[in-house]
Amino acid sequence: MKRPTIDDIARRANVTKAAVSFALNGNPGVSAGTRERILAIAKDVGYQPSSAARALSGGRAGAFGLVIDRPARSLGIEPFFMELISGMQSELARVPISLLFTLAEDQSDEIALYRAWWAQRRVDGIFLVDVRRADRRWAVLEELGLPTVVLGNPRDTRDFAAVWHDDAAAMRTVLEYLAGLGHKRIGRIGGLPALRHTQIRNSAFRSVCRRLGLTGTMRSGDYTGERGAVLTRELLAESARPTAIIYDNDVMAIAGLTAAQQVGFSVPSELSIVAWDDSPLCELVHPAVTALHRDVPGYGAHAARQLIAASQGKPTSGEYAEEPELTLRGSTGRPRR
Amino acid sequence: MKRPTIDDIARRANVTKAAVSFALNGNPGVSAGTRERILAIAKDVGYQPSSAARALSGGRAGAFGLVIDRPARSLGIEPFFMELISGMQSELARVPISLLFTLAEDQSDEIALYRAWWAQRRVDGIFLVDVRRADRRWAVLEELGLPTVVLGNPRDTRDFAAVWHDDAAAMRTVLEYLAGLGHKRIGRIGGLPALRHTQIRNSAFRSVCRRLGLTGTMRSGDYTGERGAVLTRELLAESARPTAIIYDNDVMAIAGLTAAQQVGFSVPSELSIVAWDDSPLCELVHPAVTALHRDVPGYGAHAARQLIAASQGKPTSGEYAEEPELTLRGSTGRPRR
DNA sequence: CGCCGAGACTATATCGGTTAAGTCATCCGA
DNA sequence: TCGGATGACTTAACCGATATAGTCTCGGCG
Repeated sequence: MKRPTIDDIARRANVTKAAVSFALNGNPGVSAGTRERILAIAKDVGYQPSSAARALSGGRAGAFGLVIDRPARSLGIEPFFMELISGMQSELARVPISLLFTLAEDQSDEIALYRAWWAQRRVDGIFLVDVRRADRRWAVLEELGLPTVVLGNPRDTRDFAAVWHDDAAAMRTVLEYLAGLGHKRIGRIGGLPALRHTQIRNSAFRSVCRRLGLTGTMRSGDYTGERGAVLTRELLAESARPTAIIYDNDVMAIAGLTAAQQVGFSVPSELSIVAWDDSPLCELVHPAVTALHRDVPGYGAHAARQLIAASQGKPTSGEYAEEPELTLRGSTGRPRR
Repeated sequence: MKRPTIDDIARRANVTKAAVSFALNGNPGVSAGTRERILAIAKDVGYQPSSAARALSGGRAGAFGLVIDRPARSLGIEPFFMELISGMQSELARVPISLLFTLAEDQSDEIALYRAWWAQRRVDGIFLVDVRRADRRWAVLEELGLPTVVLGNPRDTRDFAAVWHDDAAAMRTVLEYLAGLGHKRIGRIGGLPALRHTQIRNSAFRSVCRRLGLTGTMRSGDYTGERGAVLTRELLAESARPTAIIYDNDVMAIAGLTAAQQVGFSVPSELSIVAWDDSPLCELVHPAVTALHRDVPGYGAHAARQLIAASQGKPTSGEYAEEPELTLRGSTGRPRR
């Protein structure tokens, strides 16, 4: 099957392709009558401009890039990214811009990919996720001049637009809730310590515990169920064991729940459990897990809108800080005396 | 920052861009010495060809497309697709071809996307997943002439290359294993009935049960935990309730496990549980769930190799049928008398 | 009546590659 | 010693858009 080009339309309309281009892009230079005729023909033959030709001529690729460099094994079971992508695409589809999605081995890989995409003119912008301390990606993206929207705290984002959730506020909400139930000793099993949002949550955990007079104990996990289970057993083995544990993702929380039940702790009477990200997983187990719920597709959609603006050189419309909402389920309750 | 073009290299090497093109692509027309000089310069300036120019000139986009049209909610927690993508990319990265990944609302959406990608020359090939009965996508992809590799049973694939797992053989393995343990009444909670692989598993289930003299009961799920739990309770409420249930994915299996335990059935002594897809999820719960394990990244990598070949017009090297392997864990055992 | 300006198009350059066709110089064999 | 083949390039067309510079026509106005 032959794909119609701008020249085919020009021939059928008895004008040159320049006229067709004007008509299709709403530019002046054609009469209203001719424009309508051209539009009708284009619609009739199902014309869509070649993305390659457009990219070459217009200097824009019509695509954004998203790279994730966590191990695929831990990634797979995190609903977060699928929902994020789904939200991004709801916005990108109408432009239309497509999404190049790639998993990388490590940050060097990721950076190499950005350089390759840039040199090949494959993308007009980048969604940056999983901000790390001493993140080497900033410098590269700035050097390349690739428009970027950061999904993370704006304190780190330099000149890039940022979209984020207020993790510190959420931590406050959770701790106040647990303190209100009567918990005194609280554990936290965090995510990868190199990630910036882990650090933000860590420091919020520390400061809020101090303010509320709680005893906080922290461990660093890696989002896998294995580590979640191991660290949970570790915390429960302590002499002054916590009566509640906050996990940095749903997978670790569920693994922790299972591990706790297995060594004989009843949830929630002997141990309360809170997960940072909500997902259908949290309702899969018994008791269902209390979780911080975020509108992840909305988060992705917002990031997409920002990146569309940024890639067009428009000023990005400030930030976006929504506080995750605590969804109460069966895994939290008053601690047994 | 300025991106080097083929002309920049030509200038520096004192040749025309045609010579540079010959040198870079390994074509005859330049002497060995000149070729080396050009290659050195290209490497020095970090040259990478513009994908747009290449696409326009060469008529190939340098990208493959993958569309999934299950609801994002149920998709998110399935590790399957992330692992699949990760496997695909391990092969695509070396060509290099990038992957356009999109979630669609329904099959009409998906088809519209194929047409748009085709008209815009955005992709050179399609990975087709979730084959359905009376699938409308075949006709469209054939009409458009888009090279396609099907991840599914070759009986359905017409002229397209196929990569698949032998679901029927796997069903036989599972049922023989359960029968060997002494189970007589076996339940099955399948996936979406419209999906071809669900049908294949259904009919294998029926025929193997008949052959082994087992009583089989089937229900149709939708891969979500909710349905998995509901259907499990339904099966367990029957007078001649099954002593083992086979689920079509890990999420339903885990939900089923939780549901069964909640209504007082002990696993595995009163109910054995088998999940079709293995994932870290299966080890997250207690008891850990016996599952059919597939090398999903390998599956994706193989599909990618096939599609690369197909998009270059090479004959695709036949099919690939690997039998999923039954990984035994705590959720299966002899039924209590 | 003739000049000016605006509107409606056309002609053409351009983006950065690939590739067919053309131009030399060199070497080989009869 | 000369015709022809070969190698090493160059020239130029092409892919399908966008955008700028012309061209032509017509209407208005002094």
